[in-house]
Amino acid sequence: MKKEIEQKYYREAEIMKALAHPTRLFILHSLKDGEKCVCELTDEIGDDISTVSKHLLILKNAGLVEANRKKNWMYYKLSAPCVLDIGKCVINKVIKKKR
Amino acid sequence: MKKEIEQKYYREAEIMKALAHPTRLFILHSLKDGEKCVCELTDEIGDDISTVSKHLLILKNAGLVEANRKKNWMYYKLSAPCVLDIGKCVINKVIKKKR
DNA sequence: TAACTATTTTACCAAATAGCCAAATACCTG
DNA sequence: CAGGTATTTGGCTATTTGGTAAAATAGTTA
Repeated sequence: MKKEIEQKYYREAEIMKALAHPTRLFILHSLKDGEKCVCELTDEIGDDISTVSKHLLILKNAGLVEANRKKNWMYYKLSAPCVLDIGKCVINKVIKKKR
Repeated sequence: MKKEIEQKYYREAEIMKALAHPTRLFILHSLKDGEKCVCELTDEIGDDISTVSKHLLILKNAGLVEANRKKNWMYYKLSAPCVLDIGKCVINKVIKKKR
């Protein structure tokens, strides 16, 4: 595998890795109608807030969400809402096939 | 997070996990024009054949590729070619943003 | 059946990931 | 500045992942 190709797929894989966790997928979909603070997401998810915060960091590092602070609260929103359509085709085909 | 939702995203995350490795992304794109045997893919990739075989197993378990044997060779092909378009939008936006 | 080729599986190690708690930080408000 | 709320970070443990080499399996062909 050539170096350039390897790098291209490495970068793509990073994004996929960020998407490869149920909680993070949930967060993204939960943000579809606009920004939410960490505490809102934490309530919805039910994990420790530090866990949620770390998931958000992973999504942010992948470039999938953006953060901005308002007073005490940190609000997160989708940076590319089209992320919600990701793999729709594949997911439908493949999940149907499995059951 | 409700049980049903959790399960839905768990299943989706499994697919994303399968996509979350450079070698596996390379394999999928390498199969775009049709099936290939493990040895061809191994040549292209340059890893140990057992490593490539494991990546293929992961892709197969995720339902992304299908295998069929012809004589000594095991041929793999895409089960849903639309996997190649996965996250095109996100990848373009997000990767552009990063550099 | 025996020898051979291609692939998969097993055993093992190193590195990465996910989760929680506790401590640290950031910001607001009195 | 002191006290309070929201979030992030660090440290720890347990689990998962990715890689290799060696052994096992599947199928072909002499």
